[in-house]
Amino acid sequence: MSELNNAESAENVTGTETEGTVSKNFIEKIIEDDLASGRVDHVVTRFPPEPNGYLHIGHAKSILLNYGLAKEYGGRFNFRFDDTNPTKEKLEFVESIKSDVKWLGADFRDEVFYASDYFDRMYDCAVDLIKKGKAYVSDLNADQIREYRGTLTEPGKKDPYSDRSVEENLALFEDMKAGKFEDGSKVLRAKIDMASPNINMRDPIIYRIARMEHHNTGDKWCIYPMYDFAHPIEDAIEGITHSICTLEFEDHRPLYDWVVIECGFKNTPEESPKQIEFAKLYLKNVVTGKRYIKKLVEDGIVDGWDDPRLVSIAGLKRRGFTADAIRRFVEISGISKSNAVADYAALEYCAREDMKFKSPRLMAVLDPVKVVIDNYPEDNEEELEIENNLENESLGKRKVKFSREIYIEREDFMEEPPRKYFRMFPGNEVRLMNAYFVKCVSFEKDETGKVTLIHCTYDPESRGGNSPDGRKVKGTIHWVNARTAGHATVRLYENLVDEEKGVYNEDGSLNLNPDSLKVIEDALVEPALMEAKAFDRFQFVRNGFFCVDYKDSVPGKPVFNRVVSLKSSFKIQ
RNA sequence: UGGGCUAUCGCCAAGGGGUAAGGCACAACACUUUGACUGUUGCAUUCGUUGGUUCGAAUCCAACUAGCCCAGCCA
Repeated sequence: MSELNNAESAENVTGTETEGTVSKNFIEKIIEDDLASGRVDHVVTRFPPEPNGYLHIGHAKSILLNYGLAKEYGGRFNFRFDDTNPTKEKLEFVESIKSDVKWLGADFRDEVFYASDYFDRMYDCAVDLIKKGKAYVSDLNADQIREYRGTLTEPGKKDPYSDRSVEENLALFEDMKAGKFEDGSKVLRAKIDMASPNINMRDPIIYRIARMEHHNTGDKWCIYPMYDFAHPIEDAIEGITHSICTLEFEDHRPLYDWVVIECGFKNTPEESPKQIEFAKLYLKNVVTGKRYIKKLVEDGIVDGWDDPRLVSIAGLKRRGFTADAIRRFVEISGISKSNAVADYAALEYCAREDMKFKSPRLMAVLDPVKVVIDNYPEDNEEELEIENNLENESLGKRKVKFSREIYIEREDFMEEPPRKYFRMFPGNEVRLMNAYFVKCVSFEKDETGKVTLIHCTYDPESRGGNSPDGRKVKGTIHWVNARTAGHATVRLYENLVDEEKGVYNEDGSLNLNPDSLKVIEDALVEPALMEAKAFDRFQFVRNGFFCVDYKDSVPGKPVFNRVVSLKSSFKIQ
C-alpha cells in the first residue's frame, strides 16, 4: 500500500496552485507601511506560547500567521516559550508544543528560545527601573493590592510603600531574589499612574515571589517576572519588529511600550517592537477550553488530548487532517480585528480539497450485506485492473479480484425504493463500480425483516462497467469481494457537542452529543487496505476520506478514522 | 458606569468619497463508472441605527445602539 500513497508527494498534480487572489490583511499593510517608511528594514516575528497546555486550532492561526509573515517578507520567525510562570508550566507541554509547531510546518530552524533564558537580563532591567525611581517594592498583600487598584470606574489609591527610597528598594529587591521573603509577601511594582483609566497602568506588578522548580532554570530563581514586564523585554532582546498577539492584549500595549522605553531598549514607541492585535479563530460548536477538555479526558469520554474529535493540533493530526489543510483553512479564514466564529464546514472543505487528488480511492463497505451473483460461475475468479484515482493518473492502478459473492452497502439496497432512488432494488440494474452491471432478482430476509442475502444476475458483456449495447444505468455502487475482503475497524465521528442546542447546557456543563463516535468493528475493505500504514490517507469511495489511526491499528486489523465525509446532495424523498 | 476595541450576505472577508471583490454554506441546471469531483447559474438596491456634509457616502462628520476585552502576585 505504500506505493499507493507514494504519489502523495507528487505535488500539484493538477499543475494549478489555485491560491486565488487573496487581498492583503491589515497586518501585512502595517508591515508594508513600516518597510516603506523605513521604520524597519526587515521583519522579525515570533510565536510565544506558554508551555501550560496543548496547542489547538486557534494557536495554529497565530503560528501560521507569524511564520507566514516572516516568510512573506524575507524575515525571521522565532519560536519562543514564554515560560515565566513555573506554577503552570511543564516540560511535557514544551515537548508537545514543539512537535505541533514543527508538524504545522513553521520552520524554526530547530532553534528554540526561552523567556527564562533572559531572566538575568530581566532582573537587571528591574534593578535599573528601581534606580530610576520607576519601580518599588510593595509589602501589600494580594487583597490589598486589589483594593488599592480601584475599580473600572474609580481610580486606584497610592501604594503606601511607593515612596521607599531607591536604596531601600534595591536592598529589598535583592533580598527578594535571595529568598529572604515568603511567597506572596512582597512584589515589585512599576511606578506609573494609580489613577490611569487603563487598569494595566496602575502600578502593575512586575515581579512576584514564587518558590517553584522551573523546567528550565530549576531552583535558581524564587522570583519571576510578570508577563507585562517580561514580554516586551523578550521581544526587544530578540529584535522582534512586529509583536503579534490577540485582542485581549490591546490594553496592555501602553505598558508594553513603557517597558521597552523605560528599560532603555528604545527611545520612542516608533522604534520599539510594534505590538499588533488580531482576533482569535473560533470554530462554531467546538470545545477548546482547557478545563472542559481535561474533564472529558478524565471522564474517559475522549481518548486523551489527541482524541480525533478534539481540535487540538494533535487531535486534528490523528483524525487525519493534514498540515496543508489546516494552513489553507487558516488562510481562507482571514485576519481581522472582529471576533469571528468560523464554520466547521470550511475546515472540512479544506480537508477534502487537500486530499481529493492526493489520496487513492478505494472501496470499503461499512455496513455489509451479501450479494450472490447467481449466473456467475461458482469457482471463477477474475482480476480487474482499477485506476487508483481517476483524477490523478500518477497514483497508478491496482488489481482487484472479482467472483461470485460480494458485499455491498446495506443502504444501497431497498426492498421498496422511494422515488428517485437509483441504487439496487428488485428488478433494477445497477453498476458495480469498475466491474459489471448486475440486476437484483430476489432477496432473502430473516424473521426480523432484515435483508440477509441478495440475489443478482450479471451481464458478462459489461465487464469494467460498460455495456457494449450502450445501455445506461443510473446507479453505481461500490462493493467488496467476499473471498478477499479484509476486516477493519472504522470510526465515524460527529461533533462532540450537540450542534442544535449549542456547546453548553444551562448549568455550564458540556452538551455532549452521544453519537460523536461510532465504531464499526467489522467493516469489509479491499485487501490492499490491510497493508496501510499509520497516517496513510484514502478516499473510501462514496464514504469519505479516511486516515489510518496511528495508535490503535495493529497488523491484520487496521483502524481507519474518517477525516471527513463526502458532500452529498442525496436525500431520501 | 471608566478605558480599549469591533460592527459589510447564514459564516469568514475585501473595499477608506464615484455607485458592494472573493471564499465557505446554500439552491438550480449540466456532466458523471463516486447522488462525489468539475462546469454554469443564482444568492447584500445595500454596508449596526439615526441625522448631517456632498452632484455623489459602506467610505467623511455627529449622536446613538449592540457585541467583545480589562479590576490574577496568569499569559
